[in-house]
Amino acid sequence: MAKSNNDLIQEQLIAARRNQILDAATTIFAEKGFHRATIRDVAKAAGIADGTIYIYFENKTAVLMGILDRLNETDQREANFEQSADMDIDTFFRMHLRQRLDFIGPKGMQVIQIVLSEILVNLDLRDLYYEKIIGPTFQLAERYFHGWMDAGLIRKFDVPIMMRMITSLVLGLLVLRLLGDPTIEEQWQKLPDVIADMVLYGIQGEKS
Amino acid sequence: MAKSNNDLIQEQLIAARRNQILDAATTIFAEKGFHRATIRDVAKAAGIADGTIYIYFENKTAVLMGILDRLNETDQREANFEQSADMDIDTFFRMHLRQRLDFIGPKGMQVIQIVLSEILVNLDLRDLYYEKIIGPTFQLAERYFHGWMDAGLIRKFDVPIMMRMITSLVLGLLVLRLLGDPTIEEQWQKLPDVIADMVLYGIQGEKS
Amino acid sequence: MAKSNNDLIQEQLIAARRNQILDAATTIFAEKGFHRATIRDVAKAAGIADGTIYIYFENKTAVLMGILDRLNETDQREANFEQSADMDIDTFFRMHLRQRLDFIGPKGMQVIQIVLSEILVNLDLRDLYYEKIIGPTFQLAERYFHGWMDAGLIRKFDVPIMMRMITSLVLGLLVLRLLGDPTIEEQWQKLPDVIADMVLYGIQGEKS
Amino acid sequence: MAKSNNDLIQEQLIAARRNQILDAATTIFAEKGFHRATIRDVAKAAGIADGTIYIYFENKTAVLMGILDRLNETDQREANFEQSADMDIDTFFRMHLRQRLDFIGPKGMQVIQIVLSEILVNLDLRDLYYEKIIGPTFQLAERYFHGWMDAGLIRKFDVPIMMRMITSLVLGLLVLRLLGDPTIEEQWQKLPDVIADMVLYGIQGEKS
DNA sequence: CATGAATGAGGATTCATTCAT
DNA sequence: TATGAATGAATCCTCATTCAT
Repeated sequence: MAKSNNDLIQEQLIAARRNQILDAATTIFAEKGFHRATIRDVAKAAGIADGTIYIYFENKTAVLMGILDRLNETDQREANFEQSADMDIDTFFRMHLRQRLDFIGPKGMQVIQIVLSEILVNLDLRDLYYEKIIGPTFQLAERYFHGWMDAGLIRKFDVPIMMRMITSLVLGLLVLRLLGDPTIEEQWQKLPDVIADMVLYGIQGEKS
Repeated sequence: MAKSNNDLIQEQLIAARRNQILDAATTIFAEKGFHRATIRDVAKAAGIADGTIYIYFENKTAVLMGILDRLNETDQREANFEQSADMDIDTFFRMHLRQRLDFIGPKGMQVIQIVLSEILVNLDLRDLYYEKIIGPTFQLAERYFHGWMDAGLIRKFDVPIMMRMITSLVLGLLVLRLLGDPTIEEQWQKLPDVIADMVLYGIQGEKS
Repeated sequence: MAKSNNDLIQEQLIAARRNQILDAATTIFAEKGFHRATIRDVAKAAGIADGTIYIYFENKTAVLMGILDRLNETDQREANFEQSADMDIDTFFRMHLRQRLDFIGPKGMQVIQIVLSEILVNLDLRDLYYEKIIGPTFQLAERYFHGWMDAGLIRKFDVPIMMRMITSLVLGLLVLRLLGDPTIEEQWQKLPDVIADMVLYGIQGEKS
Repeated sequence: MAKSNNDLIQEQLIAARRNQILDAATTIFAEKGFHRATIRDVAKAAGIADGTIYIYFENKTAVLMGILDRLNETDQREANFEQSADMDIDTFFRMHLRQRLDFIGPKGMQVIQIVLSEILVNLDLRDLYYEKIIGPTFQLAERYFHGWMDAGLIRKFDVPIMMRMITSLVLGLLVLRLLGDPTIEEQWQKLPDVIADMVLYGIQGEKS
């Protein structure tokens, strides 16, 4: 028991140190980019020595992967379309968008910034990420859309494409914000409603 | 006169060499990323010596800027909303989207890949780019939307946000394609119509 | 008295630990070489923690010196030409060689490997070793050879050189074995006789 | 033709630079040992920049291999037992030994020092070296000994072992000299005769 | 202009050593 | 004593940039 207890504490210490490093790395990588950032930068930001990082991560790339892994975990935890059962689409949509966008805090934006920047020019990472995150998410979402469509709640559409368009809309807004667009930043809170509005009714539709 | 003639030829030669280098750099940067790619890689791809690049560009960053500048020029050339006068919005929209998306050839995708990747983690570049490209484009577009709205062709909306959503939709689709989504790639030709359809009528709207 | 007793036990414990470390170090150093081997390698092989080594040895070099010191001690213990009094040279020679070669077990080979490798490129160690081991051994041996020569048992020769040649022969055979020569390894048991035969009679001499 | 000429000059320049680096490395490696010596040390000794070494050698290990390769080439050039046809063994032996020992200049000693030191604790290098140098040399020599033995010029002996003993004698003397034995160093010029004398007649044999 | 050898600053990584527990 | 996490100096190697030819 005593040993198991010690092991547990050990694990927690290790996890804490890893998180400490990943937090620092996230900030630094987002600021300077993965390549311009040095291990020393990260170490300094984490308040530890250069070498210490290599106790917890095999190399610089492994730190990046660590950031990506944390994103995965969070994403998995978030992927809950469950509560949709008894809402109308409009409500569900707004709620879901609000959840997603609210959830992405400043730290989340940094992570997206880093990951996206690197994924765009790193084939291995791209494939890995698509397989582990994007693909599964689409598969999950697809089922919901089919359900709604079969129920006649939304008009007939090519589901995979429709889904991708909605995703793209959100993704594009994220990118636009990352590019520093002030309008998006100011209106961030209103976006869920606006997005839902547009997605559901288009720019010509009645409502609003 | 002879000299002026020579100068002209000179200029063309220089422009040709610069483009040769930028073409090579675009391919290489897209493949490996700006930082992982070496000047030697680019020189080899361009079929010239390392040092030659420094005759045409001050440094590696200047090559990146060169790629960005060519994007600007092309963009400027494309920014023609002019012919909208006598079309209905639906037609105009589809046409405009088709133009934009068609125009982005494989080379264009590479450029976006490079620029986006770097812009995300380079504050200077980001500001520069926003000022020179994104900002002006929005300003231009804004006028058109106001025109349509005043004419009652589209419903009342917060124009800056609406515009940004449409832009985000296209931007997001580009990113999704760059991330390797096969569905988007296969359906690329159909996108202008699908986008227009969704933007105009939403997923609940009538039409098809 | 009790304290003295404890001290004794203490000393033995310390000696045991030191030997445990030196044994591990010998194996590891022989495998990877002194420089490629890390303290962690040695600690792991000894089944202890990195830091523990520094309780028993000042630094990595001191571990190497420890190995060398054990070699010295063994060598000193072995340097017994004493029993020569009543044998003829032939018998004495074979016996002495057999003793020396037999004595060098696998562990001994490893030690020679390590020490020789390092001595060759470490001036301080070289001088130290020459002073403490090689020089004294030659001085001791020289007396015997002079005795035999004066007694007419061997022909007139430049004693220091002759001695060095015999030593070189044995040393050379050790090195050749360390270099992995399979013939030497297979015939190791026969070497004392063959060496004696050649040293005493040459390759042209009568006998066998 | 002009091109072929340029290529030739290029090759010579490259070879010259490589040799310049290898010369410097030989001195430095012999002084400090391969591992203690830094690339900077070698570069400084060669009067060039650190990075330049990497134009001519893939990495530090490749420099070591370059030294080893030059040794090989020299060795191959030296392996001429040819002129033995018309001499008696005694003369041939002395001549051959003189050739070998004379040939090993100060540079040669350094090379042996480096190579031996590293080979002793580097399995890969050891195998490589045995295959490429030691093995072939023994095979070549074996034929000569068999010839002499069949002709009755030397007494019956286990040829592989005899050869190895003679080799060991020379090798051992080299090592002893490398270990700093002053006697060996002073008498180096006389060694061929003394060795031949002992090898041929033993320490008990007649002659002198 | 074009070349590509040379440069050397910069950065990732290793590992001997220390020290709080 | 024993531990092993933390340290940071040391070193290999890369690559943007220069410049003599």
